[in-house]
Amino acid sequence: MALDHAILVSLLERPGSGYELARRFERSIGYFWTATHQQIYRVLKRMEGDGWIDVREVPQQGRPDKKEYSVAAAGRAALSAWLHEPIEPESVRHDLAVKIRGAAFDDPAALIREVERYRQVHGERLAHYLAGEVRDFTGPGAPHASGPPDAGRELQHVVLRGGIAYERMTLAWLDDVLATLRRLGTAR
Amino acid sequence: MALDHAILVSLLERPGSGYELARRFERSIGYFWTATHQQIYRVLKRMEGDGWIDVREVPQQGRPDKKEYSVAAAGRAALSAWLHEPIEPESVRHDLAVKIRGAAFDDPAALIREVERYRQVHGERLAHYLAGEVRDFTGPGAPHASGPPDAGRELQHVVLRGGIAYERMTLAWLDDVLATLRRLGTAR
DNA sequence: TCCTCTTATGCAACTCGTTGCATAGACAAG
DNA sequence: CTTGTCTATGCAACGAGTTGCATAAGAGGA
Repeated sequence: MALDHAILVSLLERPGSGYELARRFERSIGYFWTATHQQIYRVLKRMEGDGWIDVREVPQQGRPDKKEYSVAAAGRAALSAWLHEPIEPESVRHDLAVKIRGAAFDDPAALIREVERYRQVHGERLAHYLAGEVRDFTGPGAPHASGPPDAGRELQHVVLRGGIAYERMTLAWLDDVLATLRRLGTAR
Repeated sequence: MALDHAILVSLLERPGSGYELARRFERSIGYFWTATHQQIYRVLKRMEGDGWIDVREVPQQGRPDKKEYSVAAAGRAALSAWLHEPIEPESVRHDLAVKIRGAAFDDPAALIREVERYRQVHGERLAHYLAGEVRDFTGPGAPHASGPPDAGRELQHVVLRGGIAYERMTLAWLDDVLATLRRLGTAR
């Protein structure tokens, strides 16, 4: 159950409302963890009940009021405890791999379109990550680009590099898959 | 819900019991999809009720009887329908990435042990995949090593290559993470 | 004024996945 | 002959994740 902890980390990086968290989970946090607003609101409510986070009603102009959450001492302690306990490397689940092996009992060539669509999506993700890397880390206008070493920034960057490596690897593999499918299509 | 379809593919590749499926999910299918025996038995029961698979009681000597499942026409049709409908690239969930960003609010150096453990596990997975590749695909004694092109074999191989690429990428990234954590540890 | 869009929060129902436990046949070791 | 291990199947309870729907305030346009 790491959604709790993902939310705590995000709130430590910057306090915010459930709605704002949901948007972050569509962006940077979403690089390595996804969650819908339903999940987020539910978990926020529970963590508030457990005293892990504090709420503050924030009136806004031009839009509905919001509840801004921030991490309480108990939440920080819970996160720290989790950070120090070992977790198992997660297991993989790839629909596409199931489809590829299943294609042996159907028409392999029919999968080409689907794989090309996947390739498109992963290409866009890579471009998005690379743009974010330039904007936030390596670009000339990046914040603190030449300042003192900031642990939080360094750690966010290494996670982003992981996302970039993942997308690059995936694109190369999808090319391999496409070549294989095309070879099987012409060989029949 | 691709567990149904993963089981159908596995049963098409070879009929078997729930127990045997569970063992396959610890091995080759488990490269890209995991499932416990509980899930498998539950899904098998449902698919049997829906007429997707057939059962056959198989008495065995030296061990308890088993129920051998095989894919029925309706199951093949359901799989085919799923193969032809588009699916979205799945979203990622990495506990470790949450921990890395969370380490900014704790002690980054304390994570080194944990990352090294991850590295160990992924190194073992890679070795396991590579051994399987030699045994089943590229080695001299591999079945049909020089026979006619077999679509099922080719497709299984390209999926395995994906697993190998994933593990190699992950190991390289974990080295990057370790270097970053050590840099932050000495710089403080 | 009504309609739609964005922000903002939430309930209810359902499915999927995990964990702990229970049963039972066959065999091997002590 | 009891104990442990491997094969083989299953129930029950819980927790996590998804989907559909509902509400409401404010902004902007038809």
